Amino acid sequence: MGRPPRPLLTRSGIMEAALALVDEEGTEALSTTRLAARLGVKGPSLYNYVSSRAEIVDGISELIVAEMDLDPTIRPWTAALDSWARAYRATFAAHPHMVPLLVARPTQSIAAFQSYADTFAVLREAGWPEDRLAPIVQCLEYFLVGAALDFGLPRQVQNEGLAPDPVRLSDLAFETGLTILIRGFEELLDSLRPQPQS
Amino acid sequence: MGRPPRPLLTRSGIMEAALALVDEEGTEALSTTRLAARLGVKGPSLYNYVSSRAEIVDGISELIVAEMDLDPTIRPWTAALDSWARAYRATFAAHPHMVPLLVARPTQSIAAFQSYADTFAVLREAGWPEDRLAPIVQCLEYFLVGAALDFGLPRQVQNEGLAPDPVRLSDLAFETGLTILIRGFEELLDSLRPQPQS
DNA sequence: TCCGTAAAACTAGAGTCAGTAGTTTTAACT
DNA sequence: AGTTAAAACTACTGACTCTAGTTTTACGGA
Repeated sequence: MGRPPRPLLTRSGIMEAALALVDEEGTEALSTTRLAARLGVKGPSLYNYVSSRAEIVDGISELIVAEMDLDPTIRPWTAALDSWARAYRATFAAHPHMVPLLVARPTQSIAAFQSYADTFAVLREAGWPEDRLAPIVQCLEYFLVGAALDFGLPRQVQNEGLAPDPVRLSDLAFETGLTILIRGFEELLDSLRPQPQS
Repeated sequence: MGRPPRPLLTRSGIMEAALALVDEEGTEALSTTRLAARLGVKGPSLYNYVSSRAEIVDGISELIVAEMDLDPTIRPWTAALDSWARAYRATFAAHPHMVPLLVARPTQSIAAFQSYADTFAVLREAGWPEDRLAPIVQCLEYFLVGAALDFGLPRQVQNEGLAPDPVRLSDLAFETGLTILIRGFEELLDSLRPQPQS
């Protein structure tokens, strides 16, 4: 076949096709062979643009992180966290097949760093002490990662009628937890504030 | 080689070796070939005892779930949840390589079911209404799953000095979240109680 | 315009993996 | 003693990731 007039592939095109493939057919379908086929190309050609399959997975992760539209201007900080949490959940929900891959390791992209920096800034501005920023954000993220995985209760628990239908349960659990966490953060911040002398 | 005087393998022996293999060398090392080698046997022999690699993963999960020592007699319910959460975290921490596999899908073992049933019973006894049991437990589990993965903040965030050292951060985030959640549950239960007429 | 370089696809194949089929040896039961 | 079936094996298939080396051809410079 030789070199084509214009390259058939681009790095970003590969990542986008990979994401589409996983969304449509699940992680098992993400093989270099099948991805290449979808791009009208043979497997090894991909290696002109990426150096390993893992790099493709990372690329997909970055695409998804970039998809979260975060508004760094939201105030107060409780609303900012609430909005961040919902964007996080919605984005993961849009790519359910990818969630296990996403949570297997933190995404090291610039975008991810930026969104942490923004969140930290909002908290700092609200009077949170420096050494509490990371724990608070990490703690909320624990909850969000779990919610994204939506680790269901065992089927038997549901069969026993002990749980409502799965979707409703997920929503309830998410709303319950998010409310409690943010409310708890508020109280924690209050308790850290210098006591006004009465 | 033929049939040996006594079987070289047992189902449980396979599961235990598989867990040891993953603990020592990570999930990538869990191949039928390498597992068999560790057991002094050739790959296909395993299929006399299990029907697929996935079944081995399930077997490992069950081993780990069985390892969580839960005390169903702890009261009050807040202490029961606290103890459950710590056991959950400690068990996962003992098998870090397995966590991604564990959380990829709920474990459907009898033991897991039993522990949910116990937890539900404690909550019920404390006056929680039936339709809140699953959401509460699920919500706490979201947090625990996230904490088990310990999805770290991006390296860059740590490099910027925005976070304390990783271990300390994980502990802080866990303690913060667990305290807030359980305290939040308490308040929620209070708010659900029939108002005493003043 | 011609030529050299290197881009960008390819083919071929090594090495690993999960799993299947069928074989061999031998234990255990009748 | 003879039959059955257990429990290991060998050999193989098809899929996978990735490497090496090949082919064709676009592009830039003389």
